[in-house]
Amino acid sequence: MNYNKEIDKKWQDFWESRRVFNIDTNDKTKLKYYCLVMFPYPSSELHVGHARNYIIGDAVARYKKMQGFYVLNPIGWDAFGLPAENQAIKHKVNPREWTLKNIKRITEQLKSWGISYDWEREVTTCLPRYYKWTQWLFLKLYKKGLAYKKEASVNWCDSCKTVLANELVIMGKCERCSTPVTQKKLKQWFFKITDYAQRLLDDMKLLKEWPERVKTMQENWIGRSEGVEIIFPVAGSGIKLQCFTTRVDTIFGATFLALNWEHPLIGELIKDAENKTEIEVFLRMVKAESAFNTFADDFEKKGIFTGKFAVNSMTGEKIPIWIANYILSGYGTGAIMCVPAHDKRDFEFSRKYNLPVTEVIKPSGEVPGGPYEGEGTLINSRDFNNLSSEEAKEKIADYMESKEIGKRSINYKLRDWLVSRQRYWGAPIPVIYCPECKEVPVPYEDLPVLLPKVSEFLPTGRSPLTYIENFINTKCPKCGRKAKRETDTMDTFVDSSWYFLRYVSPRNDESPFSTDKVNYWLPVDQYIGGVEHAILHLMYSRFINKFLMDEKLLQFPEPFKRLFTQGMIVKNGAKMSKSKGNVVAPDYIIDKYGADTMRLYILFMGPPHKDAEWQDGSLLGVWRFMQRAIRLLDILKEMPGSQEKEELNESEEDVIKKIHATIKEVTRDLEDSFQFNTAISRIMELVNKVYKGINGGGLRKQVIKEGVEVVFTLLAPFTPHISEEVNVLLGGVPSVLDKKWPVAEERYLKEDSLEIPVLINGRVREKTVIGIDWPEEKVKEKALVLPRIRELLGDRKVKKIIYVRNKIVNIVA
RNA sequence: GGGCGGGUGGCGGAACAGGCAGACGCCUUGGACUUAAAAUCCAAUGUCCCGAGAGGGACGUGAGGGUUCGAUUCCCUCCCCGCCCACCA
Repeated sequence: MNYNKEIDKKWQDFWESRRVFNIDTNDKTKLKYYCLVMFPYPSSELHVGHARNYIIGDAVARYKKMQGFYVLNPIGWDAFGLPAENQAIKHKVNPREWTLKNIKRITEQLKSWGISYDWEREVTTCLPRYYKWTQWLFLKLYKKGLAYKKEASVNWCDSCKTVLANELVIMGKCERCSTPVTQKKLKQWFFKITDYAQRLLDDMKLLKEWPERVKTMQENWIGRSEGVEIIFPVAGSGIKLQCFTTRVDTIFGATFLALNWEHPLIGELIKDAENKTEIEVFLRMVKAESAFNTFADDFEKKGIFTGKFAVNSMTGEKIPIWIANYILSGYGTGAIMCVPAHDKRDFEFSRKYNLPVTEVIKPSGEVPGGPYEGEGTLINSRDFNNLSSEEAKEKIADYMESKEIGKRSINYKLRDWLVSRQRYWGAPIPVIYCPECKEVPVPYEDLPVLLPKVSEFLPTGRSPLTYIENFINTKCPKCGRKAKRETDTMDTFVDSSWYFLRYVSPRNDESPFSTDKVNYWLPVDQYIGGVEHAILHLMYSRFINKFLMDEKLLQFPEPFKRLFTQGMIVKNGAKMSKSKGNVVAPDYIIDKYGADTMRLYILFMGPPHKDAEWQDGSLLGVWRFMQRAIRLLDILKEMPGSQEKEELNESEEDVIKKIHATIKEVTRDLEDSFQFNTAISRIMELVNKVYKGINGGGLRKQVIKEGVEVVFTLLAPFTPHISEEVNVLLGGVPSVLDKKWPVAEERYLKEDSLEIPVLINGRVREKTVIGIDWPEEKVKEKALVLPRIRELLGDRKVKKIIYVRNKIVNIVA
């Protein structure tokens, strides 16, 4: 027999016509398993780099199905977003048609790889049936005050003509097109994810089966820090400045304050300043530079004195107030107390502007050069001298709270989620503006707010929707007067923050998901995707999940129980991309070697959580292995003799033992972690062993048959097509997935003797065969009388013999 | 600057719990089959040294040190590579 693409086709048709992967009912007596891969963005056809994600997911889903689980393995499309719109601008194609065309193509691809999706549950975020519920989600958040509009200085990409969320600004540049980002004030919609900051942090302890790395990234992103917000009255005015610090123990070393250029009190501070004009020039300059300068490596700290002084309430001293370009506006209060003796940045600034430096922390050990930023013992701190930093933080905070000159406070780096996009290809934000009633949410019964057809896609900085008269002009749902629609659309991360809930009831038009089904299937047992989504997508999904739980629409605090982040497939050391010309297209491979070869190679190429280099030669090796395994069937067919069970000879027993050892190890590799690579190599070893047995001449039909059967059953999650074919050829009933996953029999796992190395002073010198679990003395005796050992020992005195049971003998001489 | 990974043959990578380093695959070489080639099968394949040969020896998991009878694995110091975050007070 030969493996070829006809076999692929045959079984793909079989699965589809028998609806093998379609799950109709919730048989609650069966254990469920929800296997989810991050759904693709349909921007172009898939290459082998993309394939890894889906193939890993499929191997897991099929394996779990063979384990007897009731497996949900769905797929869908993250179909809104910029690339479709950019295509529209560049090539004048309709984003919807372009997207749907890509979906069609990728669907073909996934089907040709034999991925076991339940296609009847397909979800597409750009279709009204889906985005109706994205809009519903917006309204739910709105009603709870968690979706709000505010004017904000936002990141603006002049090339994409759009607002960018902070997380899409990389080193001051647009993530997509690398244009330097500038600042612009606009009224924008936000989701109040900051309300959930603490819970997102606390519940991380529930995510025991997430990679540590991802959890750390999220923790850093939330960025909780505890400290004190100190009040600094401004001398000679009624103004009070608030400064957040995590190092209140250094308060006696605060020699100046620094404000961000957008600090709301600047106007009042400088209104009668002598150098007011100079300051205003400085403010304008800093503002202009702010967008990208702060990210430059050679960023230069700059500042200007406001002419005003603040009172340090701990000392009564007056310290100058500066405006500085290195102070962040969005974090804390936008004003800080500066302690140049114990903060590198403040130190740098104090050097430049000749500001005083007072040491207040004495390090316990040696002092390296520069400002000391660690903790230590307080000096020059009046009543608090000689306290440790740790004690001082508490005592000073207590003191400040009692005198009402400061209070304990917690700050997070996490900001609210900006969801507005001045773009066409997204879900319209369901809000109407009425001259009388102001901001009015679209009533639930009027959803969806349909995205109208648009023919012109001019990147003007306004959504193309602003030009569609019959979209904008509507009636106020409250008073019925003429009103206008919101023209912003939602960030695509909103679409993807809940799609995994939609899969349980994709055709439910009454609600986003059926509660009983969602509580049965969720949380997702295994989520698989790239690390690039470690922060945003996963954080947003967790947030939305928690919100929906608060709304009593579901009963689990976390959506994804277990997370696996796979590594990239690279070629010539680089990520595959069209521009680099190193893309490996799957079609050719499938055509020539079949889907199973590609699947098996992708799983074999290395540990799936690590990056792996695509090598054509190794693909051929996998192909050879498959052919070799298949050839066993021909050997079997041509072999004389019956398949009756008979007493096993020695070589046969060897093979049987190997079969059971392989079952055990492969199962362990799949169960503990996703060690497909080692699982496959063990199956290869088994095939090699069977060949050795055949060439040795001692193997009869029944043993070979058992070997082949086990090989292809164990391979079934990886090479489903050929495994189905072999199963039938061996007299089985399809589908092979209904076959029980093999279980190793204990009696074949036991050996009664084994060879162990004999070492002298830690070096292997000889090997010897011992009985399993022989008493220690017996083994030692045997080792010492071995001729070679005696020869090597010579006259030397044996000091000690170490025996590790069934492992090793080491003679120390 | 901070955080997280990682460094093992010519290559991709194994080694569960401190116990035979290099499984499995690729590449390469030799042999068989063949008119020939491909395919297939068999065998060799970490480096260096001794030996005609069978065989034997030394070295070897980024570098150096430590613990141990024994270290890729544990501890300390350092170097290099990758990714993520980055003036968060």
